[in-house]
Amino acid sequence: MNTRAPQQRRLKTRAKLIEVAQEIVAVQGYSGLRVEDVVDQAGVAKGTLFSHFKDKDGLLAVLIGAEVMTQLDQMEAQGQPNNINEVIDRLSPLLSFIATDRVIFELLLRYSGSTGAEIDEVVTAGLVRQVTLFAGWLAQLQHTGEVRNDSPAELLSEGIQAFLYHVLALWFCIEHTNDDSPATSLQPFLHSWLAPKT
Amino acid sequence: MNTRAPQQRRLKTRAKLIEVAQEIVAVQGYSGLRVEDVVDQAGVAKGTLFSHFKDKDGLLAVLIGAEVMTQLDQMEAQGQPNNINEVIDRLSPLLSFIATDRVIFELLLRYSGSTGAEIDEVVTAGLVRQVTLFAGWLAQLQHTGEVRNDSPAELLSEGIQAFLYHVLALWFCIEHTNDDSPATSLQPFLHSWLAPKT
DNA sequence: GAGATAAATTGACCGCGGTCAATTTTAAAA
DNA sequence: TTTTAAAATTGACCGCGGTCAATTTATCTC
Repeated sequence: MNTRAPQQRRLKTRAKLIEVAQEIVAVQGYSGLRVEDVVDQAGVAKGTLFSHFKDKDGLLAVLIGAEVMTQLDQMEAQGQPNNINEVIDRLSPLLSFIATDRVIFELLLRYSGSTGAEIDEVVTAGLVRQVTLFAGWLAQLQHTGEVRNDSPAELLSEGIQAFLYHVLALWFCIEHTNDDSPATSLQPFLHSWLAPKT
Repeated sequence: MNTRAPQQRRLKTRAKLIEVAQEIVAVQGYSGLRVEDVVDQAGVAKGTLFSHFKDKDGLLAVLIGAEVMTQLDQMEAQGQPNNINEVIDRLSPLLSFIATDRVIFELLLRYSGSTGAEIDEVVTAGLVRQVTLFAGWLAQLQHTGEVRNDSPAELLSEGIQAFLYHVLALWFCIEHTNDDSPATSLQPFLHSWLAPKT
């Protein structure tokens, strides 16, 4: 009747599934990922994948969560931004990554409200970390007067998220010339949001 | 080699499909809509549906578009709001409608960036109308000083959309007690966005 | 080592959206 | 009326995500 610890076999299988999935994504992109391909190349049955991950999104969440974490590392490495334009600069790579593939966007959107609970999901932890990081930046910029003081940094940070997803949603609706980036469209919103001129 | 006008037969079929779909939605909700059920009850083959609508979303867009239009009618009927809280009041029913079903949210999000082009889609027209309506309200409120003047009404209107979808995205991630509404969470964002106290 | 029991894996099967070559229906042209 | 070509419809078929009863494998107990 007792529950036992997971066996090494299970851990290996999980690792293999993720590894194979990453290889496929590297070639086909996230939209090109097929569950059947993953299990075939991993040498396991379909059911196995779904015993390791709730659904296909569960697997994707691991892959994308890892990528988001990397992006956040690079963001943090750049240090505290000194003004709003530098905030946008920090954001830009993450935006471009998400803009790569609608699948990423939809997954992040689905997980975007998982506040705190079930942080076992990497992607959730990533999103929480992101909001916290932004809030820290903003609090600092509030002190230097670059950012408005009348609203708490947490609210402003959440607002950035809102604009971020808004811009991305538009991004996926239109055709793109290669020389424009989603970060550009973000600019007017963030300036108005963080530094109103009233 | 000529192209001919559509026949009455086609119009009837299309109408029947929409009618049946609406009946099913009334009972099962949007998430409960199955293409197979629609074609069965409409007495046509599956392929027929896809010759009338690009995909299932195409059909949904018609149904949801119609509903959005109704909501906008009621919004307009209430007349110009006098302050931000009244703006939120006007928004509230639409929010609640979208909050009803994730399918609605995702569809509107997908079409949210269809600016102008292909207005043949009802839902696109609805979304354009919405932004225009908001912009009109805001321009008026800018004159009375209820809303900030440093940003164009169009930008502010788009920003409302962003917050609206943000709040809804969070809404679908958490459990709800029946006594809270998505409009409540919208409040702090809209006040900060439209009337900064700096 | 021989059961006993939980963990891990399997793969046939299902639901559902979407496709397309073939067929039927309509209406304009001869 | 017959011919002809476009319009409309058909339904067998496919792709792909997800399920679950059955089977195999590992680990614990005596």
